[in-house]
Amino acid sequence: MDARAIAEVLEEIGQLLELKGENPFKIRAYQNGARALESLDEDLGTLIAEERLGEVKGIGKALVDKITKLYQTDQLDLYDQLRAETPQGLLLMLEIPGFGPKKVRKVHEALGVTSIEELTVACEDGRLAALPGMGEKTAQKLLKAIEMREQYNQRHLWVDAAALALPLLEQLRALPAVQRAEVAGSFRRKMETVGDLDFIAASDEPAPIMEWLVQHPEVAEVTAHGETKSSVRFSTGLQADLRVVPPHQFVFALHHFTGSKDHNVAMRQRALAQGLSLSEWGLFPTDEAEKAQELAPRARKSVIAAQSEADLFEALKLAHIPPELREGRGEIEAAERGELPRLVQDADLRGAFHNHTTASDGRATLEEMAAKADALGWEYLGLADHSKSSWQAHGLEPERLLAQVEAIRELNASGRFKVRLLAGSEVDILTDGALDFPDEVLNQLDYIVMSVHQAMTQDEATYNARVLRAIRHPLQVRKILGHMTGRLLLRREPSRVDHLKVIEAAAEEGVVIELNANPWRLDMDWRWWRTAQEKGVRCAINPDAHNTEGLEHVVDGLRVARKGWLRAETVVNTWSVADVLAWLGRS
DNA sequence: GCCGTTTTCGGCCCGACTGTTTTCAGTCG
Repeated sequence: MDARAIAEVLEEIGQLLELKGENPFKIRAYQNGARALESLDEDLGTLIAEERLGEVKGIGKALVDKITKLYQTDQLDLYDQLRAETPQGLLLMLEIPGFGPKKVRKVHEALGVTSIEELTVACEDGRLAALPGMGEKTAQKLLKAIEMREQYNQRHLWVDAAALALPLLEQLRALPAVQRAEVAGSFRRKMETVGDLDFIAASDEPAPIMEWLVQHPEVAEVTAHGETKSSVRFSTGLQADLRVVPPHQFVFALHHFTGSKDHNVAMRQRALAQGLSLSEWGLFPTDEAEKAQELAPRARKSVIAAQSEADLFEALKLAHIPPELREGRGEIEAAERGELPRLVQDADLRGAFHNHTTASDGRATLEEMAAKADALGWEYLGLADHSKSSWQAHGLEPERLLAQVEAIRELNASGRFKVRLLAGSEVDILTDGALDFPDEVLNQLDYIVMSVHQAMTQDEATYNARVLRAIRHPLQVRKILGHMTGRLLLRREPSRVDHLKVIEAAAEEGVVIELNANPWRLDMDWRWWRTAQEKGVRCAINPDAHNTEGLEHVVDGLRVARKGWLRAETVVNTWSVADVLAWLGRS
């Protein structure tokens, strides 16, 4: 069982223990263990073999034993036992919003309910409402939540969330009562998908702001409406919370609700080590904590009057940590040592290498793409149309490819466009790892992007060997590995691949790994870029544009590149045209 | 079950909101 699968088991054990009413801190330990496994940047097998798994934060002696057992035998007695005594339907019930472990347990024990179907019946015939602590409203809410369950639990692409969030934020900021406002949460951390939106507004007058949201024409349903906090759902299924805080607490609330949870835990621990207590309300001396309890949170005065998050970080002797990095993956330690990377920015981008034209499945001609690149002020534009095996995308035969190379060279010579055009190909990595063109064809190009487009569901060993063979394939031209896993966020699972092995091979062979900027892809995943960068792998943020507007998607890739700790110098397409041509051996 | 600059026991974030309650439990973030 690999690290990811074991993390899922630990997560499920946590839920099963919740349903049993176990010690909540024990439950959290399993959940923390699962997260620690997911964000492991070393091979689990190596950690186990070298007996270093226990050094990972959040994994203690008991979890080392359990994880090792699962890794070696795919089996764990505790897990089997818990599953045997808990009906599977109870786990599904936990997915119903507003229905947590205590209530699930209650309906199971009192009514013998073991599935969502039985729960529906119990809601309809009045048995649920008759339980102590529940009532008719609970039953009605539950029925609605069951009906809408799939939609409620859906996540949304960051770009889709942005299309709703950014105009709303503008409107919110324009309200007379609002002094400052931001979208916090995973949206602000630039996660690839977003579950809901967290708006924070600074104001001494919350009532009209609450009214603005619950009355908003795009709101489909109001799920909570309090004095300082309301929750709504939009017609797309996206949910939003809006919290209004006093202006002097805004920065603390913004930081708190930006998270992530792991980041906040680490920040609070750091504050405690300095005799301070950090919360969404402010930063308070620990020894005054009791006195502060007597005051309403909103009335408490923080030890610092933070105007910006930089002030907050400074108070804890830290460099400012950009929201993208706040995932509890070592950013605080890096900030303490002054070793946070200077992250790549929009303005650093000077071109891109993976774009299509009408020659394969693009909708714009070579000239139209060149004109758009000029308009964007790019110094170079790489064309990489599909190779012949991608027949569904009108992949090019060698003759057509070489004709395109000729056309590109002529266009460069003509001086019609400022941008320097580069002749590449998105060449298929065939099922056995061979490339879709003979070497003598590939060697006439400026570079190639190698991508998997068929047989994406191969088992990990086969897929890995296939990708590694392509990486090691000797050629005279530079190679970029395209969309490594082929995932489509929320639609298609990533191919099973050993990221670490691929990264190490790419480092050895000098192969650049692509960060495909298509908002559905964002592949390779941001979680692996820090490791890749440390191992010396370079990144190409590629829009994979199929029309002229597609070139602008490069900023979607840049967003997650920052999340992956990437510095400009790591990203090949921030280099000047002279440096790129020298790197390609074309100067 | 994890953790340790209060260190091997005793903490582990806590406030807003809802729906049921008559002072609070459960859920969520």
